Amino acid sequence: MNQKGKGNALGLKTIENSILFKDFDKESLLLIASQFIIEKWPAHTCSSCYQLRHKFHIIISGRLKVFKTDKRTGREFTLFLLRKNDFFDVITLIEDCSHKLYYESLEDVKMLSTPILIVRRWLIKYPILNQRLLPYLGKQLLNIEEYAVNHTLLEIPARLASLILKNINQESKKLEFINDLSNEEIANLIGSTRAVVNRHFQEFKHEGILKLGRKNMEVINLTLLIKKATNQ
Amino acid sequence: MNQKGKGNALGLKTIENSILFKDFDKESLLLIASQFIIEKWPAHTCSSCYQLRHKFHIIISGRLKVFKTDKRTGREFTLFLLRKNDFFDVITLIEDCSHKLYYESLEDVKMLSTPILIVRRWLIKYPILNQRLLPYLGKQLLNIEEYAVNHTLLEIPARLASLILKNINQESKKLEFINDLSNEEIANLIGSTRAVVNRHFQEFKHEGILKLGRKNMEVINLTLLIKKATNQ
DNA sequence: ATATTAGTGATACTTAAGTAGTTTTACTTC
DNA sequence: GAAGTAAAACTACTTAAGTATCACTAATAT
Repeated sequence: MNQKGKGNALGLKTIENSILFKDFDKESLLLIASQFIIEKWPAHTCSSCYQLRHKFHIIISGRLKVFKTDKRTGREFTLFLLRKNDFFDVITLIEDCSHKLYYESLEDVKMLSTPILIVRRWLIKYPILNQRLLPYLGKQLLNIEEYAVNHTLLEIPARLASLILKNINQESKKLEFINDLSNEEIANLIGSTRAVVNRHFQEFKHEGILKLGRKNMEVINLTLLIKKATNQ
Repeated sequence: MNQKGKGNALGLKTIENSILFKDFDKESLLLIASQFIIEKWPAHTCSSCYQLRHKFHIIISGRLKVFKTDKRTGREFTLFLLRKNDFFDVITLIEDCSHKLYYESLEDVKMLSTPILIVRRWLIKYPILNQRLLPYLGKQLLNIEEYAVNHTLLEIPARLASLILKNINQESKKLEFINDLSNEEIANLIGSTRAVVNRHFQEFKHEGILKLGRKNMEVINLTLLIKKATNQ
C-alpha cells in the first residue's frame, strides 16, 4: 500500500499546488515533500479514524468518502467527499479530539501521507500555515452548516435538487463529480435511504428534469431543477 | 445601544480572559481593549448579518441566538447559542462570504464590538491570533457536525435527550443554560417544532425522566435519559 | 453460455413528524 | 381580584419518509 522514493516528483508537484504550501521557497518545498510518502488505496478500501489518527494526508487523485455510521440501524452518512488537493484530518491536527469517522475510497485513490507530529512541527516552524488552514476550515464549516440547515428546513426532493445543482459545472453546465454514484451513495450524501432517493429520482425523470442511467445521471431541465431546489 | 469610555475596565477584563488574547503583554492588551466599544442589546433584539457584516463582537454577558430562517414555512433553526467569551462572526473575519444568519438576544446582552478591519489588522500584527482561532473554529465545526449527524441518524426523542445531556453540569449534575428556554426555543435547537417537542416532553415526564415547569426543566432520572439518547 | 452480483424500478405498508386547532395553566398587569 | 396574555398540554388529522420485499436488468465472473 505504501511507496517511497520514485514518487517524489509527483509528491513535490502536489505539495506545490496545495493551498497550504503555495508560494513556499523551493528549498522548503523539497524538505516538506521529502517527508511525505505516497500511499495507494485500491477502490473500496475502508479505514477508521483510529487507524489514521496519527497521520495527515493530501489527496493526489481519486475520491474519498468521509462518513459516520449508526451501528443500530446500519445507516451511513457521508460528511465529505474529498478529492484532489483536499487534506485530512484537519481536526486531529488542531487538537486531540475524538472524531469517530470512517474513510472509504470510491475508486483507486492516491495520496501523500506523513505523521501528524511532523505537520504539527511545521505549524510552529512556518506560522503562515495556521493562516492557510483557517479558510479551509471555514469552508468546511460552511459546508456542514449548509447541510444541517438543508436537512432541517428542506424536504428530500429539495435536498436532492440542491445536491445536484451544487455539482453542476458552471461552464459546461454538465453534472459532474457525483454523476456516476449509485442511488445508495447519493442517499448517504443527503442523509436518506436508497429507496427514498430512487422514488424521487423517478419523479424527476417523469417530470423531464433528469435522464437516468446505470450509475449515470444527466440534467435535462435546469430551470425545473432550480424550482425543485427552492420548493417552486 | 452603544457606550464608550467608562466601560474600559470591563472591556479589558473580557479581553484578558478571551482565549484570543490570553497571555498578551499588558501594553498590547490595553491597546486592543481601547479599540473596542461596549454594546448593549436589550432582550429580544434581533439583527441580521448584513447589519453586522463589518463588525466583530465578543460577548460579555447574556445569551445570543444565531439562527437561520425559512421564509416559506417560517421555521427557525438555531445554529449556535453564544455565551460569555464567545465571539462572532469568525467566518466573516476569515473571508468575505455570504453567511445569511440572524442574531437575537435571549435576554439583555452586553458585548464588546470593533470593526472587522481592525481585527484583520491584528491578525497580521499578532500572527499567534491565527493559531488561537483554529481550535475555536474546530470546535464549532465539531458542534455543527454532531448536529448534522444527530439529525440524520437519530429521531427526535434521542435528539432531545442528547441536547439535555449536553447541558448537564458535570459537577452539580443539574441541567443549566437551556433549562429556562421555552419549548419553542428548544425545538429550534434540535430542528423541530414546538408541538412535537412538547409531545415528547410529556412522554419524558410520564416516564419519570423530567420534571417540567413553566420555562423550567429538571432532570429526575439521568439513567433513563441516557438510554433515550442512545435509543435504549 | 450460464451463474452471480450490484444496481435500479416499483409496490405496499408503517410510523414518526409535522400541522392545526382548542383547552388549560400560570404568570403579569392593572 | 379580575383581566389579559403567553406558555404549555392535549387532540385529531395529514403526509412524507422509512422499511420491507420483489422483480428486472446490466455488468461481471466462472
